[in-house]
This record gives sequence, structure tokens and C-alpha cells, in this order.
Amino acid sequence: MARRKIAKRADDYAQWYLDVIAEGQMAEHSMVRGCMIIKPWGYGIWERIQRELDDRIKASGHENAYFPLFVPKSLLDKEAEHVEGFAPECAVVTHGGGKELEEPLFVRPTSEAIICTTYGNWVESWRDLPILINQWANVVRWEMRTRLFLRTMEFLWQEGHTAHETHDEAAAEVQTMLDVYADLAENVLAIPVIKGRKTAAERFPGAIDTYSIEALMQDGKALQAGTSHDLGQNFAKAYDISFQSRGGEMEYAWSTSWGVSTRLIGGMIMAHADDDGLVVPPLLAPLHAVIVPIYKGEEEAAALREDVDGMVTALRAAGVRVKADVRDHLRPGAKFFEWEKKGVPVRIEYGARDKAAGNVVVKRRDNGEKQIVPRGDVAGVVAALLVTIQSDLLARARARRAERSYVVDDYAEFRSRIVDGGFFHMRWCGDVSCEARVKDETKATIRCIPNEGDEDAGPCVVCGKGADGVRAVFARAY
RNA sequence: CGGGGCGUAGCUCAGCCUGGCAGAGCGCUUGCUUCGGGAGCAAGAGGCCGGAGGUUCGAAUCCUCUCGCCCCGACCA
Repeated sequence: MARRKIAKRADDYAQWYLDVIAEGQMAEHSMVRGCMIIKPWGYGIWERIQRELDDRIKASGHENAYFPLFVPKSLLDKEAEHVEGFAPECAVVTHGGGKELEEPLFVRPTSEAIICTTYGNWVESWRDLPILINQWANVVRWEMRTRLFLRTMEFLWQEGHTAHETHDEAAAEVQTMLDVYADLAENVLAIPVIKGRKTAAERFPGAIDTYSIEALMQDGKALQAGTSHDLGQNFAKAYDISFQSRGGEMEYAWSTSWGVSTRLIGGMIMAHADDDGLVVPPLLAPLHAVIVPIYKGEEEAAALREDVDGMVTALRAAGVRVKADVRDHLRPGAKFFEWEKKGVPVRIEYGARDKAAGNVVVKRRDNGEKQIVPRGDVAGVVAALLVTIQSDLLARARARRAERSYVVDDYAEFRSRIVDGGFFHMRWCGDVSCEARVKDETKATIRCIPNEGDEDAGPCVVCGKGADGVRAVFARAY
């Protein structure tokens, strides 16, 4: 009798992803191609991500500010690699106030141009450094193909932009923020990630180095979940962030930028959701628990009301985000399915039977386990359960990733196994032609060269020449 | 930009080939009965058939043009 509205992962992963978003009331397509409407449940999750990350950004010494949406074309043009990388995917405003503009305005695809220009005005002396600023913003990139959350033409993100006196300081900043992102991914989103350096081919346009956190989704494809860029002095030179040094010389500052976006929500979906819909980690869930009262007729409903209100009060006092689903036109089964599809971590059932016994039924969304709990204990039990669920989700995602992570030294073996997805740890000589060959032949790319990995010298898996250092991670990616 | 598909009720679609009253399921509204895993019955509301032009006594249906969207490739947080 169960009406299945969500495709199964094994049958059609892409459709499953779309179904989960639709049925979980996360987002929908807008009237404009490639843009999305983020619905309250999806936006509530984004707000949780924002709060957790914003706290960490502030704690690491940064402040928030806001820079404009529009970038004059002449400004974007100043950094050659940067403009080459982004110009093709920019939206451009040519008219305003009913007239053609003298200079077209680019809608920011990222804000290096406008922010670095501003920093140039702000910085005169080494005493003005470092500048440690973050902004929460929307950006626009004219993508050919879009997917909800993973790649949309407009998306929400934060972008940090810092300027430093020395390269050492800037390089440390890049790693600090990479660590913040890894902490967010693992301890809030419950998604295990690999921190590492991008190859030249995958680098941010204009950066001297790009680092990322890379996650593995349930279909075996990789997702770049956050990036942190060492911009060297490239942008400082292009946008004139110069300062008088301690020794009295004029020097260019060293800058960085780093960002994560609403793509993280796509990652959360593909890391945890199952064939029944979303599974939202407690730290991200707008609601931790929903109480579904079960009754026949108004008299029974009234008899439960006081107890339900009491539980809500007790749960909230214990820090649980809870609400009672008292809608009278839906039967309990319909409510169960609805909250399940939204991925609420815990469901609490309370009916006449439970009242008589002094119990409630507590059910976990992540593994379906049910337990009977004395009504007076519900707040403590649920609060503890949320902690367990959060860590179980991470452990499960870790186990899944471990199952699909391979150390491979034979190119033919890699070619035959990459079709099933997963992370392939392989030696790479550093030559762009080997990297390109892998991409041509297998659609896999080097996701990163892990920061933390054992030295493992030996022949390059592609060309057989010597490869120093740690193994690179190859995968097909979103 | 290439290749494929689709525009009809809020959603999913049938009807088109072979022109003749605008349809179904789900959802929605109202009422009654229900309520521990997606309720049943009854009565309702809801449409510029993507748009423009043409053929015709008559067009959702045939013809021409146009706009938009989706899927598959090349580019990407």
C-alpha cells in the first residue's frame, strides 16, 4: 500500500536525488532556468550551516562585511587569469534606468575584484595588515547544466578574503580555513572529507595554490565541498594592495580567499539520505523531533494535549528543537511519512495506549530503531539520542567511504574499476599530460593531493616514471 | 553550441495520428464518518490547451514561425 514517490538509489540515482529534494520540501526549480527556490525546510538547514560556520569564522579572528553585487567590467579585467577563468560564465548588466550603461556591470561570480580593489584603498602600512574579512552573499555563474544545490546559476555562499604581510602568514590562513571547513563538514554535516591541494589544472583562476575538502557521495562520485585559495601576490599586484613594510620598502600584500556554498546541502543529501528520503544530521535539523499525537475523536485528543504540551516544554528546556504536529486533518500515518521524508532525526509517538502505560514511543530516522521510554524521561533520552545519531551518521559515512577507497598501482585495473566510483589513491608523477590522459580515458580527475598522507614514492600509475610524495586521490566528480 | 524530448487544471499526464461540448488521477474546498504507517463516501471549485500567424464552416488536434523548459554531451563552487 506504500505509495513510492521517491526513486530508489540503486535504480536511478539522479532521479532519487531530485525526488528526495522535492518530497523533502527542500527546494524547487524557479521560473528562471538554472535557478532555485530554496523552501523553508531547505533554508532552515542552510541557516544552521551558516550559524555553525559563522561562529567558527568569527572564532578564528574574522569579521563580516558586505561588498556589492555589481563589478565594473574594467575591474574584472585587471587580473588576466582570473578574467579568463570567469568572464565566459558571467552575467552582464548592460542597461539600467532605461538606458544603455556606458560600462557594463558584471554580476559577481566571486568578489576578488571588488574586494581586493577596496583593500588597496584601505592598506598603506604593514600596520594595516592583516585584513581578515568574510561576507555572506549570493553569486551568479552562467552554468550550462545545473542541478539543485550542486550547481545552480545563482547560489548562496560565504567568501572570506584576507590580506597579509607575508606569504607564510597567508599560507597559514589558507590552512586554518581549510581546517575550519573540514571541522564543519565532519562535526556538523557528518561528512568525512579529505583535505588536500589541487593540481594546476583544477586551481582557482589566478591562485598560486588551491586547497579543497573532498567528500565521497553514496554513488561513488566525489564532491568538492569547500575551497581555500592561496592567491600569492597576483591579486595584490592586479588590484594594487601595496603597503610600506617594516623596512620602509613598498611591498605587495599576500592574499587568500576561501568559500563554501549551498552545495554543502547537496552533499548532506547525498551523504546521508536513503530510499525513504532525507536524513538530516541533528546539528543541521531545523527540527530535532516531532511529536505525533495519536487519538480517536476530539475527546481523546483533548486528553493527550496537556501531556504533549508538557513534553514540548521539557524537551525545549533540554535544548531539543521540537514541535507537536497537531494537524487534525491528517492521520498519524500521513504525518509519519511526511516527517520521514524531511529527515527529522527523531519522531515521538504518543497515544492513549502510551498514556495509560506512562510511556512514549521514540523512533530514530537514521536507522529506524524504536524504543519505549517513560514519559518523564523523554527529554533526557531524546537529547542524548541526538548526540548518538550525529556521531553514528559520521561513523556510517566514514565506513561507506572506507569501503570505496582503494589503493591502486595498475592503470588497467583503475580503468576497469573507476566505472563503479570511489576514491582511488594512486601515484602521480606530477605531469599534466598524465592527468589529462586519465581524464580523457576515464572521466576521472585528480581531486586533490592529500595534506595528510604517507610518503609513498614509486612509479606513476599512468606513465611509470617516478612519483614522489603522497598518492593523489582520483575520482569522478560532481 | 550539437543531439534527443516536452509545453493541456496546482502536480503527473491522456486526448492530437484520423479536426466537431476540455478530460483522468493526485491535490484543493465543504460536509459526515475515520485516526498506532500515506483514510472512505458524497458534493464542489479549478483551463487564453506556451505565444503569434495561417488553413477550415469549425483547430488542443493540421501548416508556418516563435518563446520556454527538461534530458544527453563539451565548461564548472
